Amino acid sequence: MTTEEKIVAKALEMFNERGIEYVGLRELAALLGIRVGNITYYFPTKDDLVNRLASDLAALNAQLIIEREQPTIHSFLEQYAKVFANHVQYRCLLLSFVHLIEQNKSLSEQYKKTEHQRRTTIASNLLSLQTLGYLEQEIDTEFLVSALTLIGRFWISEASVSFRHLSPPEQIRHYLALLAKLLIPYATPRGQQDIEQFLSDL
Amino acid sequence: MTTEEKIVAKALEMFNERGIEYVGLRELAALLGIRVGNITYYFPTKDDLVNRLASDLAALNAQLIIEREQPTIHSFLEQYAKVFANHVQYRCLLLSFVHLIEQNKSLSEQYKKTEHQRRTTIASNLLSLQTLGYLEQEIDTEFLVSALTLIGRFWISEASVSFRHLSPPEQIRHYLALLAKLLIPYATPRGQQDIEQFLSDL
DNA sequence: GTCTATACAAGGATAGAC
DNA sequence: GTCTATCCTTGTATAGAC
Repeated sequence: MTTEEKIVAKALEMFNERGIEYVGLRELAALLGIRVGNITYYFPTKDDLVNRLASDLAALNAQLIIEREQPTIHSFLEQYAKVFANHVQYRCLLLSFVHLIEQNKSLSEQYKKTEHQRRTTIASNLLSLQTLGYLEQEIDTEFLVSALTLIGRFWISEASVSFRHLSPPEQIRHYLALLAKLLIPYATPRGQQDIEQFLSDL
Repeated sequence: MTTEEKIVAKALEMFNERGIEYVGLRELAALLGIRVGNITYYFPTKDDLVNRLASDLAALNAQLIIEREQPTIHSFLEQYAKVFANHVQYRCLLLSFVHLIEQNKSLSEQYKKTEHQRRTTIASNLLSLQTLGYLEQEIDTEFLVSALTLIGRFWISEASVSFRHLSPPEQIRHYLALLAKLLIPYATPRGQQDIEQFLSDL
């Protein structure tokens, strides 16, 4: 493990534990047995370190967004399960999401680039689910995309204030169930069966 | 206007504009034409100042939660419209919600006290709407409370990253519409008419 | 290229003079 | 009630050792 990798790993660990804003570079260096200047050699500013974590998470999620040819509601929700697992691994980023986007120029540009693509990917998935007979024809796609986006982005924030006593897997189950139940009214009988199956697998 | 009131007013203004964590006491004092020590006379720590803003917001919202005898879906959503307007006025608190709860002992205790009551109030409102024939009988109350909570708490965070170009009233309309549409599948025909009315009033 | 030592500006907090 | 002076910590920048 190189020094750089050690820094990234320890930073992620500490940021997740106590929050990005509340872990100082001196503390991080002390835990690693190195000097602050050594961190700034690899990451000139703290933002650069955070950006590294952000691009690591983006890379993980990018692997998942490979569109399937034949999605089912079950596989659609399974995708979210994997995304949520990544979110837990990098929860510090999600918990500081708003501030990071507002204060970190590099991150906000990265966000602008991927955000549109993310929304259209969800929309096209919903369309596929319609044509494949899992979702009703007259659904309000715009509404569902907005709801899925908000829940997908802030579920972990909500969990950290309302369900701090639950383990991460339990938190994930709770919010995956929320997503699944959200879709029920718009699913065809076949789609509803799919959702029931997903819920009982949780 | 007393010095204390001036401090509170200016702090809210600046915190909303740039974020609580990014406005220093020295800058605040300079804008008020006073010295830092004068702020700490009224508010010994920055957290005390934030707590004051939080209790001001809580007081505003408490006025709204007075349960109505005969709620309609329309009046239920109107309640949310007022809450959302308060959120905009105190948006700095909502945007830092997670960190405040995790780092500020006084706030997290205040939260614990009111949170349970908030959830039961929503649940009892939904129950009233059921018995009054606005919502179907077999709804999943737990699901709706969770969804309403998450949206109600983080709509402004989502708006500040996704709809920064919209004015606050437009942002409010967008997320009120989201709430309204969320309820449609669980509403009786009479309730749906109520929702349609609300949406066209927006 | 890798790492250390040190300095600096800005943040919140505190004690005490007036 | 107001302000000055001081302390400690933070992120950042720089000079230089190996």
